[in-house]
Amino acid sequence: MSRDYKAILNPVQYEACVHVSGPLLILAGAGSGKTRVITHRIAYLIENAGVDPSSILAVTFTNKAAREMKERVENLVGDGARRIFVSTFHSMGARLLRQHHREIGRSPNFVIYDKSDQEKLVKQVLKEREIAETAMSLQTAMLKLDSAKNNGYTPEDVHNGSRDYLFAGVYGDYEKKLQQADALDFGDLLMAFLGLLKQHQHIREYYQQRFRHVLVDEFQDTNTVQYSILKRMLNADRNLCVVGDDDQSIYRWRGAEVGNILNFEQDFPGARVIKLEQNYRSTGNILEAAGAVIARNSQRHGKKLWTSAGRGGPITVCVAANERAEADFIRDTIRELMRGENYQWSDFAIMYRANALSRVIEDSLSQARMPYVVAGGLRFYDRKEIKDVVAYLRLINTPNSSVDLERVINTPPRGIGAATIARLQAAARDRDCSPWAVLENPPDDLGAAARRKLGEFRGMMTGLMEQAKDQPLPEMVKLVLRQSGYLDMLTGEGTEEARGRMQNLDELVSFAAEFHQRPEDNSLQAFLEQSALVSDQDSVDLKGKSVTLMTIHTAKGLEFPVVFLTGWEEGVFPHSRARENGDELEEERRLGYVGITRAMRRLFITRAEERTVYGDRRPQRPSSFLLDLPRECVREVRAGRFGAGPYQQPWRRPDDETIQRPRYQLGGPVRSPAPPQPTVPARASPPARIATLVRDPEPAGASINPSDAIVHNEAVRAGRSWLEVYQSGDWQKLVPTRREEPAPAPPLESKVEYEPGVRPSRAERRDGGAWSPGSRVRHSKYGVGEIHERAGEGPEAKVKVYFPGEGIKTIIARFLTPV
DNA sequence: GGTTATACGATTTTT
DNA sequence: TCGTATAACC
Repeated sequence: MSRDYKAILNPVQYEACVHVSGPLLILAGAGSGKTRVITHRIAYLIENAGVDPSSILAVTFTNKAAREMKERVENLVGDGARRIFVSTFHSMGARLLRQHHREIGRSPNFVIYDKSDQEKLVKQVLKEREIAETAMSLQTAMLKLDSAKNNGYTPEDVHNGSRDYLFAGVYGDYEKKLQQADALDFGDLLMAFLGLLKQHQHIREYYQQRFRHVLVDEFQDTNTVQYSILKRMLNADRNLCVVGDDDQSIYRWRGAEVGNILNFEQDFPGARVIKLEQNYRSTGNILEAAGAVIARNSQRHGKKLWTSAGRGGPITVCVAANERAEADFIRDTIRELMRGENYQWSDFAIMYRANALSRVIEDSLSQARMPYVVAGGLRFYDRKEIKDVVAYLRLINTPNSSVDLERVINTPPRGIGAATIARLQAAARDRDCSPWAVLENPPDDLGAAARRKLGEFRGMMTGLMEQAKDQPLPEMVKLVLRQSGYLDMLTGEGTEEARGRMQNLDELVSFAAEFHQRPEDNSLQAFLEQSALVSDQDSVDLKGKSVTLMTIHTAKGLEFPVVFLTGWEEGVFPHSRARENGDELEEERRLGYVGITRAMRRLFITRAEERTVYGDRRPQRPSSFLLDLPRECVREVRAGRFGAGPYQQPWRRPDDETIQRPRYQLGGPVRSPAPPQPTVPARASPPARIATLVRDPEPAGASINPSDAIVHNEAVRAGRSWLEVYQSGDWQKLVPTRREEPAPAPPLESKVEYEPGVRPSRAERRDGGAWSPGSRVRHSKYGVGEIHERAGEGPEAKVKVYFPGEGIKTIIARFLTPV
């Protein structure tokens, strides 16, 4: 059976496909048929070069990519493809490390710790070492830990190398805690794997002999440790094929080392380099725009995408008055395209730099009743209730896991408080063992009650561990739910929220049932490993009939007929944090490149002239990336109502010198922007009716007649919601049980005016400038009072307030609520 | 030992 | 603005 590869592939793709031995670097531009080349190359190796499938190793970054690769190769070569070892770096590491658990001082059941688990351990270490926040914050410690592990540095390396003794100590303690907890973190799955390859010749040789051909996808995203692993697994034949795109390297901040792909030829002399530059995805205009943006980067191999298709329609750049208008523009455009051309909802994607930008867009889409899904956000396995129950399961599987023990020991509440837990931890430290081991033999400084409760907890857990041995997975989960009291706790709450949590737990049970049915390893161990190593990229579902909202990072590897890129403003995109650092700016530009190249037919880039950032309204300047777009590819539109003022052209040709010239000249005319006019809701007077409150049943001690109470606002905090209700001149908080559909909010009314030169304080801006003399305010302690005068400027505006019975008090405005 | 007030901080997140 | 971590409180 011979396949006509020449007919299926273009000449360059063909070359890459039939290169059998020796190092090969495939620089695969966006949309250049990369997956096609990889899968056909594997097929070629098996069918034409006589390579045994089981001697091929293909490494990807996501489970999804691994799954897809396997499927597609299977479609080409049939069942033989099953013997190819397709895996992510991390699951490969986990698998090997379980086999060699003794060498790394773990049980075969070791647990995998994620970032939040790591954080808990690091926090403990910082506390134990009495390191002040100012000396090293948790955040700094985590950053250093991450970078050490990405580069393969041990605590000793840090100590001797960078001489950061403080951190080296923290790192050492952390490692010890990990070991005591019978845990490995994500970094260890790679680092310890590398350690085994380095230290044990037989392990190294086993892999070198077993895998004659190694293939790596998304090579631009590999970190130092991953690259070292690859090098050590190679035998003298050096059959390493790496595929990637330096222009799409967007995970530098996660440790990805672009240098790996940039210097590949130096590392592997004689390596063949093939550039896939023909693009089969996008129109000419889109490619040209992408090329113009990325051309400004200096650190790159240099590729120029081309297409045999036409230019296509122009790229639309939309300048909107504010983020609201931006969102409405997107909504309207989608509606229009849905009406006219032959599109379906899932053809549209809206991409942004940061998750926070999705909110306004969601509001607009849901108001228009358009179906949409937000990719990413809170992962299923990150939900509290899921984490809780999974922690029980992890504890059953790995009793020494301290993070899990501490998570569940008082969830649901068992009267085991912070003090008792602290004693448990202290004892564990003294005895150099895990907290679980301490439970067997509790320390003396515990009271009788605490001792009893700990005993009960331990009894419950050992009971679960006993029963776990001979129960199928879904039954186990149910057992945990019942015996831990978790289900009772939720039932007892009886809230809407608790019901939602129960639904999620039902879903977890279904997951477990599904997992139990699978032909491969369906143990608890395997289930937990899967839950630790899944991501939301694995579950971006494009078959759904909805518009997709996501960050550009999440969009990497995907394509859509119509793409909207939002928030192209200085500080938003490129992000303000990237401004000083040239490397980071280059990464932002690559991100822009990734975003643009997701589009197949139509691309819309939007920006707002004014946007609320962290609660502050700010005028926004156009993104410098807009200046790079070739003018002839672009059409500009404006959306929303704009205030007065001259309009600036958002972009010029990149070679146009006018953009380099300073905007202002000494002695020349300037105009300062008008100071922002604060507009505030008049909350002191009864607001317009938004919804009528209906309560059922009447809560105890209620003093409100539901029928005439007016709901002003629904507040949601910490997962709970309540209504702010205005009645008889007073504000109250109520927990709603039933309410009518909210009507649109009434227009806001301006109240306070500022003299020229006087800026409202942060507090005033936040609370709507209600701090003028005469306003009535409420203080948590002193009750309702009247503002006497303002006492000072600045971000913490103070006011003197007269409280009946208390006299005049000076109070920071932030601590007052308008009445 | 659990609830409530206040302080604080805030990209991106393949495993 | 909004969500969370910590301190202060009962």
